[in-house]
Amino acid sequence: MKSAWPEGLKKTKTRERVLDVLEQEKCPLSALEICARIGGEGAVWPSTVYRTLEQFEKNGVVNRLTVMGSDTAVYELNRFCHKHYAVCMSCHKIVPMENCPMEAFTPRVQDDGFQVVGHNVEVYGYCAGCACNKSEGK
Amino acid sequence: MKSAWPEGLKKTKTRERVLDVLEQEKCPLSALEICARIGGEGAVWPSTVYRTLEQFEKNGVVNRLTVMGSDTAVYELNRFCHKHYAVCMSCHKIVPMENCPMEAFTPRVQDDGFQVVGHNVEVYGYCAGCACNKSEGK
DNA sequence: ATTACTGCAAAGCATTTGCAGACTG
DNA sequence: CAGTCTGCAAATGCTTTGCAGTAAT
Repeated sequence: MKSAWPEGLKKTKTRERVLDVLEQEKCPLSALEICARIGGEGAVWPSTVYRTLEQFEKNGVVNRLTVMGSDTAVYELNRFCHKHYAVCMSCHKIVPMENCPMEAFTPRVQDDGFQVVGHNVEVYGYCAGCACNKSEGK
Repeated sequence: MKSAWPEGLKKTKTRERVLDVLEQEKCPLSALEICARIGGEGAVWPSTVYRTLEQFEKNGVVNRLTVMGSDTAVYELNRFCHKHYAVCMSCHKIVPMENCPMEAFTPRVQDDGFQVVGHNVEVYGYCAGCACNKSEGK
């Protein structure tokens, strides 16, 4: 199922490829990773990918996030479903979470009048593979 | 109240100043901001601040975090109390939250065997000042 | 034909690394 | 004194910007 093409943006080969990559991936990717996945024959330049992602973000097609333990921005297709991730501190794998702690929670902010628009939750720890290696190592 | 000096680290003027700055501040600062606050007379070099913060982090004296909407790492003194922040999307102010949604919540991760070690919650929106300006603007 | 998009090069920042001299324990 | 830190310079890596040619509407 294809996402609707964002209004006002020209449909070009590069942009379609970027969107394809994100559509196939269920975990967020960095701009350079997207670049690499397209790679090969019709190489695409990082600057173009960054500009494309910037446009896509403005149009709500993708979300830009930065997860713990890395300062590289990653992008995911906006699937219009509420989602959070667990990040492996060892291999940096990003695994989707199935539930959200904010469903039944009202944040209390130390600044009267702060208008809460959204939230971002990240869980960190060790993924199955890495947790396993660690315990073997004993 | 001073934090205990981390074991194994030499006590130098620079490190004490970095710690002072963090002790006085209740919101996280970037390495360069810390640098600037020390500034003036006995200037300190960014590389040194980064190295200092790295050591402090390893020793659990500070926490390094990256909040939404900025890819610059910020550091806060580890006050050993569980804390989360609200980030203003307009002025990037960081305001502490008073409660935590994870207290009564068990994350369900789509990877059997993922060992959860900790979490990171961020709320975003508009701080009192910015929310106010926005509505005046109408 | 306009206007937006892309390749490409070069600049911008935050952050890291290397090294010799300075300082701490 | 030995080992650790620091000033400083230079390198790195992600990301942004500028510009002229190319493609989309």
